[in-house]
Amino acid sequence: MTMQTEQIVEKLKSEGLKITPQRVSILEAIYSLGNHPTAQQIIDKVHKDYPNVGMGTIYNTLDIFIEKGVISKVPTMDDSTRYDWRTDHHHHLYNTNTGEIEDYENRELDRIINDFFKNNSIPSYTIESVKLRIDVKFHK
Amino acid sequence: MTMQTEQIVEKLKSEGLKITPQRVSILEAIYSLGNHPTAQQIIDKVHKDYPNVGMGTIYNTLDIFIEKGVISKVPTMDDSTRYDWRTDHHHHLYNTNTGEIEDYENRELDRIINDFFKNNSIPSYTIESVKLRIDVKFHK
DNA sequence: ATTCTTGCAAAGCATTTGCACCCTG
DNA sequence: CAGGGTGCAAATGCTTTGCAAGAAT
Repeated sequence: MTMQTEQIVEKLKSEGLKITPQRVSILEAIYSLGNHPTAQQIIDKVHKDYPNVGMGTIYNTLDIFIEKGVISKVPTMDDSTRYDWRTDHHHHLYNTNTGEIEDYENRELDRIINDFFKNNSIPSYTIESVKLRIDVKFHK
Repeated sequence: MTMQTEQIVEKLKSEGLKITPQRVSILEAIYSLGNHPTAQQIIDKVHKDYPNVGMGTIYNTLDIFIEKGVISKVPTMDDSTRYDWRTDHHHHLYNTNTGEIEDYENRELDRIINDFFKNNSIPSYTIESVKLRIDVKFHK
């Protein structure tokens, strides 16, 4: 998961984004934080290295990254947005004990679900994606 | 979906909640609005009949209803919370054209998914629920 | 009576915006 | 050098809170 700065620069360039230290550090922060950080966690992380990056800049940049498909948002019932460094297809485990969100993926499961909807299309709609929200708790 | 006031009163009583005109009207609003309203939509609806119900009261009451399992929250990536009059197991269709959220349910699908996780348990976790987020758009 | 609920207004957060300045390409 | 990016601070929007007054059991 730890990405080199060079790779990050390439990623931004490939989306036609100008390279700035702020953008690189924001994306670096998201990759290094890993598990679905909040905006505040990203801000704190960025500020460790670059204390005077405005939070407006960070919020704006996060929006730009999402628009360009560099990162994604995680659906929650919380008040604050959580971000995901991954943009590829995967599911999420919501730990109801801790509030943490983990990734989950399983090829067979995806095949099963795709098959199901191939045979059970939804009237007047085209399905763009099917993602599972799996609420879990620790075994007692 | 249109519930009689009497049924609403029973519902509240069964959860041990005191009956007040505010609570009844808030729950009535949620039932009549139907499709996953925002707090603001609920406030507007309630205010049509009872213009001087404070929004603080409405937000507090919504929280109480959720705590008691009378209604539920819908996970979104939006900034404002959306509520659901249903608390039973069902999935959601997210219309990417309009932002609307519809219910989706299918017994066979649930059976398939349950079977899958019966045979593919997740280490150290107990699964509480599995809900699908189905992103859809209108056919072109 | 007692305890819970309400209305109102102020406070709290998360996020957005305006604008002058600065930097990348 | 031109256009977009940035810092800062103020503004916005949604939700929560404090408290005195009111209502339900």
